[in-house]
Amino acid sequence: MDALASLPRPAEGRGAAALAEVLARAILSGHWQPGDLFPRELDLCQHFEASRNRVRNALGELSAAGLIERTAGRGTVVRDIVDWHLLDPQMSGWMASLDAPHPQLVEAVFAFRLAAEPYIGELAALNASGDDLARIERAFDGMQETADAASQRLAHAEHDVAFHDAIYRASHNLVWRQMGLLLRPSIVALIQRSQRHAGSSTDGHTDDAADGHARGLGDSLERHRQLLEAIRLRQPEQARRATELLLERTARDLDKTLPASGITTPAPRRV
Amino acid sequence: MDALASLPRPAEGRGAAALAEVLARAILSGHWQPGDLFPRELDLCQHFEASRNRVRNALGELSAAGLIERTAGRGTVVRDIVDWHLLDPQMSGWMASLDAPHPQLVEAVFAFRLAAEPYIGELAALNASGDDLARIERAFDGMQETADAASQRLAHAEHDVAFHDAIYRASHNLVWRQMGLLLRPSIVALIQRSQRHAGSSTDGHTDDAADGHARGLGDSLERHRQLLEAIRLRQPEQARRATELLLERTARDLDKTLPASGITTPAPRRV
DNA sequence: CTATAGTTAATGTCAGACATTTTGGGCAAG
DNA sequence: CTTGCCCAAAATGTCTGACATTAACTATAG
Repeated sequence: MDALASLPRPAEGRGAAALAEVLARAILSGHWQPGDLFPRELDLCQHFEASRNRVRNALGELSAAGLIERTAGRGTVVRDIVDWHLLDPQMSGWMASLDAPHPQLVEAVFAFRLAAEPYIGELAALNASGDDLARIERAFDGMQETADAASQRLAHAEHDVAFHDAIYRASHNLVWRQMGLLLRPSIVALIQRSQRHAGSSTDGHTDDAADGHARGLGDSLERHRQLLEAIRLRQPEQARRATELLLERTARDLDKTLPASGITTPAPRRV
Repeated sequence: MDALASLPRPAEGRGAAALAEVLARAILSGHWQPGDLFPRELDLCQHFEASRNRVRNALGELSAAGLIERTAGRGTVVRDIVDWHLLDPQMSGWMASLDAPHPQLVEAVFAFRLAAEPYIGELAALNASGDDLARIERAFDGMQETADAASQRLAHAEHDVAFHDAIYRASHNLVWRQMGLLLRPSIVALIQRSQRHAGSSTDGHTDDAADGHARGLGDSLERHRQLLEAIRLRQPEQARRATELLLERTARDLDKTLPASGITTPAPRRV
């Protein structure tokens, strides 16, 4: 079968980046199996009406992200999901714009957050500077302003991502900081799930999913506030606890069951 | 000043990858300050006797790694260290081949290992498959065989990296697994430090650095063995403890002071 | 002094040819 | 029938030269 035929042209932009995004989304959607041969350069040129140079640049981006492997003479093959560079920021961007990210991926990312974020919250409480705090507060204010209208859910998700990313940054560790982008796909998945729930019941009565969502959102906001407050007051213990409660709330929204206990971090040090 | 003049040509290989490595190492060595203008494409073509196409491909790799930022009309600027994609596998390769990696980087990576690896050890003890165990054992055997001769230190380091990477893989979590490559620069830095120590005293007496290194290496090997054993026997608690002891040993070799306590992980769950 | 059009210099793209690597088939010697 | 070699096909990698696009600077009219 010609797997190429069903691929859309880049919606906007005539650059290599736009082309790369289309191809990346196709791979991330499972359009090819790992090990499958990817279309040849010339076929891509023909289908997308692009020069070989642009196609090659796009393929170069995919290769840098670990999505494909190219070898002269043999061709281009799609790599297995375990070889993808999940922590490449570009991957986060591609995944966030996806309708249905790999469940395996959402699972892995959330497991990571569950283990790491309480500790990162502690680090943030110990190390957050004034700039960090300002960034976190700005994101929180944005979440508050976009909490009411259902039409602003995407904007709300962006502020949510910014909130957590700011906390990663506040850890003041180069490695942990890099992982802040990881949660964008996770949070976007959450939003889309709640949107689907809300869309499935439109009667607007008291106990429907939409109201449940609204109530859950208020609760979530309150838990964010407590985490922010703990970081401001330099209380690592409470920041850890607040993060755990926040993740518990998120887990419920994702219909996940929590493990018996999370990670505890007695005494990280200030850097 | 012409910062280009002092850059060497690629030692081997005439491809874009070789060129990218030379440029990446220069940036990682602090050859430019963040915000500095990077040489123009045509200058690079002239200096390296390369076509513009190859130069552009090399610059594309650097851009994908977050080392530089390119904008049409303005030029290419070197990005700040906090924007580098430390978790890009290609970065690990470049950093590992470096004489003196950024101290700030080694610091951050080790702080991360200190916090995360005990937990990862637990995960590995819970989830390691037969293949995982075989991989870990193979790496351990390699470490044993190369433990005696000083000439095999590089090989020993490779097996050391493989050992820890295998444990990351055994966590069976897509995210944690990705971070296995992070420790390559860290371990290489350790090796080079011990090599420097050994080189500074050549009398060969009882208490000199070389003997200290040999004794330390035997001790390190034993701690690796205990971690391997804990993983094999599916004992998460002991795996965590063994990892902590191993990191303590590593910290001593890096002349670092340990924080009062590491991270503890009561009950991660099996995936 | 300001707004605007032109100039310059850098990166981005296009087009075609050639180089290199891998794979497979044909064919002859054993 | 198997083995070894050579050659051709197919794919990616590279070279070259031209043009397109973008961003900063400059001069100039108002």
